[in-house]
Amino acid sequence: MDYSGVEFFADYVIIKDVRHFLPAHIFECGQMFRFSPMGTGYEIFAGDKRLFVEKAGEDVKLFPCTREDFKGVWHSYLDLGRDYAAVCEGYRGDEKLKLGIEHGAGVRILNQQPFETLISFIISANNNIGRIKGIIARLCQKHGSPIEGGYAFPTPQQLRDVPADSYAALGCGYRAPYLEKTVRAINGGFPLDVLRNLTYPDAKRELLKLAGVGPKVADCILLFSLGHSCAFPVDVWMGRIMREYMGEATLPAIQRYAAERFGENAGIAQQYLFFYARENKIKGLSST
DNA sequence: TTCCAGGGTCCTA
DNA sequence: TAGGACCATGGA
Repeated sequence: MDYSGVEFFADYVIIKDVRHFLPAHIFECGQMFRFSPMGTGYEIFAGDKRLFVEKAGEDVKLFPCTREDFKGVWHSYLDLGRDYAAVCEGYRGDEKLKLGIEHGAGVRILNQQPFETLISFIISANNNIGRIKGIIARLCQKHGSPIEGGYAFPTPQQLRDVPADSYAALGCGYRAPYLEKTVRAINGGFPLDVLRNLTYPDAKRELLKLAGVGPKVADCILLFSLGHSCAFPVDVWMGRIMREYMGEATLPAIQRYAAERFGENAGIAQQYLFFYARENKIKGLSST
């Protein structure tokens, strides 16, 4: 692993001259929901970890963060091993992507914990980011372990006996029974982490067996936590922008088109296009 | 009051 | 297999 440009201190880390790294775009783009603007940076929670992330000039400061935390957790979580300049270079010539890269400069695809991502995106269905954040915060407070400054995301074991009514009381609405069923499946041995090693189609096929997981949620889980950077989640915003490329089209047609046009890093292209769509408030021909 | 949100499930044709 | 109704909730 290349840690050149990284300076380690007792309880913080400085990454020198980081390109393609803007905390606001990384944390507020709808790929994770446990973040708060804090001073000149962001406070984030991931699993049972808490981190402050600050951009100072071209440098990034992470704290509290030991050398072991950085190498064991945050380097991967923040996708610091990927050359985003090279990825963007591959998309030269696409006008919408070019604008998306301008609007969404500095966004990165996080490598989150699969269980947290699974539960979070079941909650995200037909929901808005503000409400999703609130529901997840209440879920952590009620069922997660207290940690410095907040609460850890609940483990599958901590949610083992939580009934649907309890999720509903947190504001999950009709998604509550999906959460109960899916937590039961995970505790029953569903091999969530193994999906990282399957092909994208096989991993997606397995995820679709879980309650509350449809094509879009499955792609979010695959992209944001299982290393399948070809996954191309199509939500209402992406549906709108892809219809600008293709005209009216079905979901399978959109995904085939995206795979051919954007290739193995279609998920990263998707994130830039998501920025483009939201920044330009693109209105859809239809929203499904 | 109505629309909308990083949709999924279930029923019907 | 495709299409559409229905599903909680709260902010705009």
